[in-house]
Amino acid sequence: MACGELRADHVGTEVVLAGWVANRRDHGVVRFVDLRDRYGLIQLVADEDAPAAGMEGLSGLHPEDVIQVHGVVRMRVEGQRNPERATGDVEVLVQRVEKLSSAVRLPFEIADHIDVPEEMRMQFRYLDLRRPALQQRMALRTRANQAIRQTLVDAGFWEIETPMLTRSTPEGARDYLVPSRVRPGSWYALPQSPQIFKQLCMVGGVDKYFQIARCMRDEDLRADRQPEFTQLDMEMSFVDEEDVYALVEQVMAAVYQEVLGTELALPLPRMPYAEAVARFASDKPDLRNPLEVVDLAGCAEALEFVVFNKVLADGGWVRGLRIPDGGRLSRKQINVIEAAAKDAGAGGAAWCKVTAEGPTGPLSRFLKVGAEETPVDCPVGIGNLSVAGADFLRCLQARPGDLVVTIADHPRRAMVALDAVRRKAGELMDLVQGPDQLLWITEFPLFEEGEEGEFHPAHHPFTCPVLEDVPALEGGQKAGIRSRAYDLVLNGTELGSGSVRIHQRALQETIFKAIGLAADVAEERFAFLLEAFRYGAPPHAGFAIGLDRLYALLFGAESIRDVIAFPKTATGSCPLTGAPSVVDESQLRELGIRQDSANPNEA
RNA sequence: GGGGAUGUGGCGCAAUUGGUUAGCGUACCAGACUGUCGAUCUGGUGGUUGCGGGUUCGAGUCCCGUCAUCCUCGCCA
Repeated sequence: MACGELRADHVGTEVVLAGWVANRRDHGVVRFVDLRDRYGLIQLVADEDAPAAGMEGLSGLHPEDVIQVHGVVRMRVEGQRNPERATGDVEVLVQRVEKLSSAVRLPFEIADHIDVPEEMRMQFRYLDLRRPALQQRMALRTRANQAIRQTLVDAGFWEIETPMLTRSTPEGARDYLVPSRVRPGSWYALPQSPQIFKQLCMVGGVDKYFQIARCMRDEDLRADRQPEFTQLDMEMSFVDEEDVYALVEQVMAAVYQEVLGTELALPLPRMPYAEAVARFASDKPDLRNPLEVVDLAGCAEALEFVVFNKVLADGGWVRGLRIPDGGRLSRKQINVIEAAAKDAGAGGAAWCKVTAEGPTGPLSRFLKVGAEETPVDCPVGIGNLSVAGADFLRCLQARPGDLVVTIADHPRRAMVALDAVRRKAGELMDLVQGPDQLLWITEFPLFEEGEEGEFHPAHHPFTCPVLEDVPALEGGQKAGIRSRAYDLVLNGTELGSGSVRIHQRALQETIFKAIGLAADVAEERFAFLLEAFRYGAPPHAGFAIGLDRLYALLFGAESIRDVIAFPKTATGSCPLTGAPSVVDESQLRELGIRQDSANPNEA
């Protein structure tokens, strides 16, 4: 029997409990100790009904000592019960106590209400893990993983483990490298994802594969990024997008049911990438935020605003957001929105408040009526507008009381800035409410356009293009070529992505050519995969979900570090073990590696 | 690699324009106490103010450097 499981049903039973001393309350002739194990807390008591051994056993204990007690469960009398605790109706009258191990003074208290620096929580993670909040997240994580496995195994999937020591592929993130002792000068790489192996599984006739896989990328970190993280990786043969959507939706529904106890409404909504960008200036829109972007290209020119006209002439975006009732935002709050746009890389944000007397704010002078004109009669009651100004606000469907924020910039920067403005305005206006919004973003572009107008592949080179775009692709076009790649988005966060893969050699060669990967280079880097595809490759498609991020969102954790048992810091170090660390010179010698003498670790 | 924030007993915080022996809460230790449950009461231990320089009669406070942590941009096919 465990501490946290005792209830009124157990009254009268003799129990042997073991756990950690969570708290002591010593009244001299009555002593209480709260004993904690993974299942919860139980109050131990020694009073005049307890034998001397019990009374003595409960004295001289220190916080976090590990003890075993023999005792009898008894009902607490009315008025002494603690409804705050699951075990609060009962207590254990102690017969004898055995101290299994004692604890020195702890660096922090084991209680959820104590605020502890994160670095210290990581350094003493084994103590942090004793705290109920973190334990609950580990329990939830176990159940969610189990729900995933159950769903996939029931659907006929095999769980296949792929190598951790594999071959470096220069694309994508930096690899973590591992030297080979047996073959000096050669290196393994830790997998950035099991991508290639899962495709090989498909060629191998494993038509339904999944794995809860660790992935490693040697890149700088963020609150939602760790050097090693966990993905749910899936792949299927003889399927198309629809099968992947259906499967992933089933998995998500199972996780929602298990973790939150809620039904996920299926099927999930879908939105092509182009629509998401046009309406929300994002490939991962938060649909809880009702604000939408308006393209002002058609009605901005007549304003004779130099910045707008210059951007339009250069092929840039002039787009804006109407924030209903945003007129109530203070100048300070609008500055915050403007700062968000600037942080995102835009030169600025031109805005105006709309009132019955006319527009106010930086943009207003381009909208107001000139001295010798007569104001336009505006049907929604905005005063003092020029013809072009009225047209501009009509595009935005602005009404008195609104705030209008516009961004003019290169498309790439404008998009990021509009997204930032939309998020910030949604936050300030308290618009982001309601149930979770999961959706599919489909038909991602095959190529991304950089700041200088150059194109580079948006995904790995095995992503299948949309078939009707292939002729244009063969003709050398890159802009607007769609791929059969898709993302799953939750409340403005990308949870995962996947694609239909290329399984035909001719198309693969077209893609290699289009992304500027010479045939011989491609052959060298992906020789084994391309070779495999020669022996009969099934059409296949897959998906991968970042579980740390998903769980952090579902469990209400602030950081993915709070859903990982042993996380690392923002510089990839582990305060608990001291990793990464210097190693013995002899270890390096054995590996045939000579360390740069400038290495600061030597000092 | 860039930018920002933080760093004072174990933990959370304070310390006037640079000015006495660096305070408070909590935890911890000891004692007291008949029912507590984040017990209470009394007493006590505990500090190289992240580290290294500098300015000054005098530095927790000002300056320079450095380290660590967090956030963020770049980066993460």
